[in-house]
Amino acid sequence: MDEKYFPEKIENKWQQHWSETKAFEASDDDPRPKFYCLEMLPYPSGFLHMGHVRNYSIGDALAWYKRLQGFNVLHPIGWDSFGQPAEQAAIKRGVNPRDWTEENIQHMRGQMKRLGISYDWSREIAAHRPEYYKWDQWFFLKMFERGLAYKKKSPVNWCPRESTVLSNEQSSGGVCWRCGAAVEKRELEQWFFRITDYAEQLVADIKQIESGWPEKVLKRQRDWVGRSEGAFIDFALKSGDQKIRVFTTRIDTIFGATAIVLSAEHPLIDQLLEDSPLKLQVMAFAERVKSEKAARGRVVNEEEQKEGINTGVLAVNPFSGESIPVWVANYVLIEYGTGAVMSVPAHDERDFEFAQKYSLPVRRVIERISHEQESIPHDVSSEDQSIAMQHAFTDYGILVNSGNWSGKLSADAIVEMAAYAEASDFGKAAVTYRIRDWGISRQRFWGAPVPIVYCEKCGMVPVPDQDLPVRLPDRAEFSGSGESPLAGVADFVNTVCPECGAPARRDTDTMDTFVDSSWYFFRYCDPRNESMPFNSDLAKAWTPVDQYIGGDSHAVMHLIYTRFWTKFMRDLNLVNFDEPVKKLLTQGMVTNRVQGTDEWKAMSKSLGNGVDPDEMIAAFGADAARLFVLFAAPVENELRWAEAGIEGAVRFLRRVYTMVWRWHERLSNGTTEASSDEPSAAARALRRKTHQTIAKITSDFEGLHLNTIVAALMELFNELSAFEAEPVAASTADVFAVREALESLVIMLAPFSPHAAEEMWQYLGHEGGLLNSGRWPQADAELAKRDELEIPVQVNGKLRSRVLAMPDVTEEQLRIAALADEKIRAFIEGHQVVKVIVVPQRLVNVVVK
RNA sequence: GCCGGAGUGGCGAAAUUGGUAUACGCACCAGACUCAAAAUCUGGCGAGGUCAAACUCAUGUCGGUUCGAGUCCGACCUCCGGCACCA
Repeated sequence: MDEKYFPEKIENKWQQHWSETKAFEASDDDPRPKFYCLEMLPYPSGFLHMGHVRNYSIGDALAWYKRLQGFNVLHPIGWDSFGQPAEQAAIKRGVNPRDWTEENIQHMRGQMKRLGISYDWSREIAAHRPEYYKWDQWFFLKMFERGLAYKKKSPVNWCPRESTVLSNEQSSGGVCWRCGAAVEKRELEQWFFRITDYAEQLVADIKQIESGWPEKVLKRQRDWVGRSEGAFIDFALKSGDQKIRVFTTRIDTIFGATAIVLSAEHPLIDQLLEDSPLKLQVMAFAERVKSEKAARGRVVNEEEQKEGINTGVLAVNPFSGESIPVWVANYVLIEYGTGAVMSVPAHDERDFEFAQKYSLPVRRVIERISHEQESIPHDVSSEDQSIAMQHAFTDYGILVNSGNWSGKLSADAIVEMAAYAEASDFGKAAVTYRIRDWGISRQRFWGAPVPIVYCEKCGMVPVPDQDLPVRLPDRAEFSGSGESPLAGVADFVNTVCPECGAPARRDTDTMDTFVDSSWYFFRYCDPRNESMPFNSDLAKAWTPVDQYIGGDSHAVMHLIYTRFWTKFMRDLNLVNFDEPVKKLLTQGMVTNRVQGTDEWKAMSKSLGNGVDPDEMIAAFGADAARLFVLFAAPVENELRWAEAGIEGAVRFLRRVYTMVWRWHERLSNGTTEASSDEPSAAARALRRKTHQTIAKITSDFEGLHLNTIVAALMELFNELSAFEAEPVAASTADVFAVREALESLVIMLAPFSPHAAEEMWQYLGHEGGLLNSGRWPQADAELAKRDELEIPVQVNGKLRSRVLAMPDVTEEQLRIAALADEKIRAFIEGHQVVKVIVVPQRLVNVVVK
């Protein structure tokens, strides 16, 4: 043992010890209750950043806590190692993506070990290795078998900078999620996963996880799935037998429909206009809107005007029998609902704006329910209505000018009118979803190849299971042209048809890397399985994940895909539950000041405000870096980097360490049990603080309030320092109080600064390390009780004095004591005491006037 | 525009869910040690007021409920995030 605290020496020593003793390897046959603690697996960019450090420090604190409590903890790590940066490195610098990736993994693994994160390295996985992506392909084929993977030509999101397709989730807001380039639309033949088949479950099952997931993530998922209840309604054309189907959530407003508006991409436009003199004009308009949308990746921007054109065709409102014009406009989405809407200017902002521009009639059919007004609103002449309206009235209300339906409440009319439409065979109640199928084809080299072969005779043929994996070739030309680099590798492309043996070609696209990360944490349960993605008994034993920790940037990508994937695996009988993750923590960003400015932004190379974890470890030690990161802010808050703060963490560790040094000889031989000596008042106070601290920290761990745990550890340490400073006779009872406090402190410090905790634990006379000999301390409620209370006394709600009382003091005694208090008497003199409020154990408030 | 979340010392933040506001740390100030500095240790640290107290004010703003409000209710302001013509 050294008198001084040398973090580097201690950290090397214990990292080696943990590795040699396989301290963190989880056993599948451990009878103790399991706890699966998971952090989002990193992309191997080459370097850990402080965001990773924060993520893993949080996870490790929880993993240590659960281990010390006696759980069988699974705490694995792996690499999300397919993807864009490796390919960019190949294009720019001519390196081999595989070598580049493997080198990065090696370096980052070293960094994680230097941080001393307690991972079970025996379960490490990497997505780019054939033994892993084989199972991506296996899952693809299972989806294909069940019709959940399908290929179609469709407009897809195209990132022009990266020359590849993006999923809807990855092009949210019309920009590429990775590079920020404006996304274009392209018509391409693409693979999709039918996530829409699970749309209802993705919404409904939220109730299974809502207690454990942050509300903001659930909200985003609900919005993303976009469930909405409404009705389909068919508007027949005035002439001919065509019908236009619209979707509406406000069938109660249908008497106010003054037009039908089609998306420019609506497939019916062509037929509607067959004999129309306006055909050329309308078609030209539709083409222009389409090309504008393709350039922009979405329909009109908010600043831009809605534009439309009247087709001259009339449609009949099936409720009112009225004929209304059919328009084509740029603001109707083809992707949602039916690509056609009924335009109700009086009750929809967008339709109102459109109607203003083109002078379409505004017909009010819903009135506000007024509380002052007893009578039901009456139908009024249509002239009166349009004058009055400045904005659309979008609330629910009471129907007017709606034939037989007038006088009904919106909520009732919505149900009854849909039923009527269904009975009359021109519509039905329906639920639509905003979410669309997950496009997974990528024109990339560095991903899992789609296991499909194209044969002239047999068509599209799945690769048989026994031929998996379809291996990536060792090299390819990276032209950046937009076509998959695999298309240029003849050895890869040319194959034989698995069915007829004739020459055939492979699919040359690879899968979205979010496929890899949708199921990786199941693989940790059985990482070397060669015949299945994982053994389902092992998966059932370890999963669902008890606590998942990561950034909230994946709220609608990874976290929705993995929920979908789990439901699919459930349908394959691989798992027996609906939801993969019980509790989710979304940690805040680590930010740093951008040099020369007042702005705090996420650390990044390009901004030059990054902090290198290795430098922090070298300067302060991993224990101090981790302690600081967890102490500086609540885990879900932004964390602003402050080097002075980490120095404070070192100071604290050093002080604890030297205190252990001062006591270790006296403590390492003897006093292992509370002695029968009468402890001094100071010793009783120390024990009280110890047990209060244990109770507080244990409860704070359940809510992951890690910052207040560190504060509580510091308070306990301060109490120990104060005890040391007192001139106390070192009776065995007093020494025991110190032992109890110090040992508790050291054990509870382990989740934050495990190396230092191990070292100190050893100095305190324990062999074999914390995991073998240390147990999370138990709070004794009796010892934690105060033996004297200081009760604040208020007069009219203002603090005026304090009285001392025994814990078992009665309300009446407190009342008397408060009124007898000298200061209080001065305040009530000359006033009349109206009443005295006594909160047992807490406070007295004297009300006077 | 719509939907969330948040506003507490110079700073990061606490506050057992309506009961002593500012725990813990950082920074700062003073003292001890030192020839000196650093490190370390001790003390101080919301604002006003005072030799010191007493006392007054203070949790974004304004109102309300209550014996009592950082916490509950209403209106507003500011900041941060998400979504953005989803019918």
